[in-house]
Amino acid sequence: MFDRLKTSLERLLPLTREEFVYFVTLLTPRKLAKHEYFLRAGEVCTQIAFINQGCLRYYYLKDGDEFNGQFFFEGAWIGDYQSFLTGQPSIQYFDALEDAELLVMQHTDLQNLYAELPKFERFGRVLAENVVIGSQRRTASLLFDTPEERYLKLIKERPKVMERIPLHHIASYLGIKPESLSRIRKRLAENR
Amino acid sequence: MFDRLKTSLERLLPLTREEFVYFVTLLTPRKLAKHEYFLRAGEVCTQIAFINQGCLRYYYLKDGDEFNGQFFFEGAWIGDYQSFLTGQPSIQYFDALEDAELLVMQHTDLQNLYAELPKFERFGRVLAENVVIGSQRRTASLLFDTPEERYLKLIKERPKVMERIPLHHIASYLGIKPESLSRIRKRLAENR
DNA sequence: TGCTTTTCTTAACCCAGGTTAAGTACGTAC
DNA sequence: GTACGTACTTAACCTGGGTTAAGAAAAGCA
Repeated sequence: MFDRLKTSLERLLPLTREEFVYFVTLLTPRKLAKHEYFLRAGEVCTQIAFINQGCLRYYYLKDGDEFNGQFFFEGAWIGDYQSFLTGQPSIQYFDALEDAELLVMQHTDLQNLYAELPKFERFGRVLAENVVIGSQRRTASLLFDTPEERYLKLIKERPKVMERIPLHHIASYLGIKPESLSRIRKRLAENR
Repeated sequence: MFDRLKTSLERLLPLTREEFVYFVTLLTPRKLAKHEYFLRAGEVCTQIAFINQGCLRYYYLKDGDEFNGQFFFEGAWIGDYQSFLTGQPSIQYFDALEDAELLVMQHTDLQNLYAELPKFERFGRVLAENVVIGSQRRTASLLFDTPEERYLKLIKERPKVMERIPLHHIASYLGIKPESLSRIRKRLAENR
């Protein structure tokens, strides 16, 4: 149940057995069926979750269209930073793209953890830092790569996404419509 | 010299006089003339800096074209997170758009600070968290706003950018060419 | 002051992605 | 097995940003 979490945590900071156990007592397991929501826009994000199994995404809704922000797999932490940190309503939807098992931590418990064991501030810092790196890479790619280049990078750098995520979701992640992704795929197939 | 820094730090965490003084001893003032570089792509980012006066940007270079990632003004901290944290060479250029005064902190000094005064882990965490929020907002906007919408939001939300940054840099920040920004501005002027 | 450089705009043409609409393939529930 | 929904593709037409080239306006600077 907690093997994956342990491996993941230990990469961030060394923990004694007691500290890990304490951390685990703050977590609540939760199952999500495919298409079920972890968070909806308009709600305040009061919890973060470790993905023990399955796959989730977050997306934005604008004029009735979904825009995929990111895909998450086993070992990732999810939550809307903006909302979680500021207490403002989220503008993101998190839902499961496959049946999923989560380990959920409440905002208040995390704040208490920071207060009681300041060592875990490092956990929070490193987590945030990793999100920064990912988010900046994504921004850069949206800024100066063409959709075709983004598609090729995705194939190369995140094969798991290509294997487990439907193409129309990938199109949305790339910032284009499914029809355009089909066009790009055709173009690439012909020019090989 | 350190007034702005003090105000800025105190918003993150309460400090004793001694702690603040200690923090300040880790900082080195540095002046940058307009167009001078704080960091170039290919270098490892071994320092972060507080902007005491002036304005900087970071940009990416692709096929000879500059793509503005972000603009920074007084009170902001700058540095390439990706490079600073991983020790990998940066792919960003930081340069001054106006003459600037910085307060520079070395990577090793920051790490020592974390070790000696764990309380400052919070400083690092909150800083990273704020960067996450900014970066995710930018990603979202690039993903689902049109260039025209991004331009209108910029006028509304960051008037300082409009006042102090040349339009061709703003175009690059919006993900379009200067000619297209001119077109958008004309369109908006006519349709009012 | 006059000269150069930078900044900004305009216009004509091109093209990748959006839109609309239709069709195919596959899975699954009944 | 059939019917339905989901996923994916194709094609015709449209549109907004890119490209190229030129010129106007403002800012530096000698």
